[in-house]
Amino acid sequence: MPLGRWASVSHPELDEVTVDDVLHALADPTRRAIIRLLEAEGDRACGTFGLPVAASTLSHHFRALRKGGIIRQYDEGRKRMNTLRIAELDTKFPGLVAAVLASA
Amino acid sequence: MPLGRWASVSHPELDEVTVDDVLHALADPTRRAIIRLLEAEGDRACGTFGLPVAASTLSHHFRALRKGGIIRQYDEGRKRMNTLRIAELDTKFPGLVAAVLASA
DNA sequence: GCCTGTTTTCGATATGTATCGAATAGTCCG
DNA sequence: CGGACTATTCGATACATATCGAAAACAGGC
Repeated sequence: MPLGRWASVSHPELDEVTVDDVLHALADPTRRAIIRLLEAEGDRACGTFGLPVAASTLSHHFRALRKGGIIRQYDEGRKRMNTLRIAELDTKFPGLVAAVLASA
Repeated sequence: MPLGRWASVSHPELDEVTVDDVLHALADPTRRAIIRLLEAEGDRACGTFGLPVAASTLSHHFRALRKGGIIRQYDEGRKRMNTLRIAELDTKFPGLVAAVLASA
């Protein structure tokens, strides 16, 4: 029944991403930290962020970021990698993510 | 004891407005509708927005918008007027509000 | 096939907030 | 002052979410 926990995660099409989804994704400090790390140092596995939250909590944050069209995930061996989707998002919400990240 | 309910409302200094406050304020459709109306038609009294929510609910939204540094309120007779504070906010978070409003 | 490492799901808790109706309080006018 | 108008606060409800630890699922190596 619990069909594939790891079953390649679903990512929304840009059309399906609402401004509420994006704002919600950006409105959390932990999630912004994730974005900043990805931006500064490139793709990273979920377990390598060194943030002060439990792994299960991080997983929820990744879900929110996926829903907001901000990250995309792909599997590599037993690790799940995260990559930014901002360039793509920017065609729909120009400057939004940049404006938020600029606000240290 | 309940010292002045109407006692001129408090507005945060720009220094005290966090990016979380701003994003939170922007992350609600009703609040964005308020902002758009103010932007399109200028200052307005609280009771003149014609939005489908109770007056008490609107009051909470105004509080969130004040906290996010997005509006300022001033009293005129028995009405409380709302005015945008975006130009000011923009010096601290350049382009943020504009980017959100551009996302219809 | 079994163990190890990685991530997600589940169950539970605590907190935040959007919403309403009713009550309260300020302002103006007669 | 009393009444009408305007807006906020209070109390209650419903729902969302951030958080954790434990359990479950997948990939790789022995």
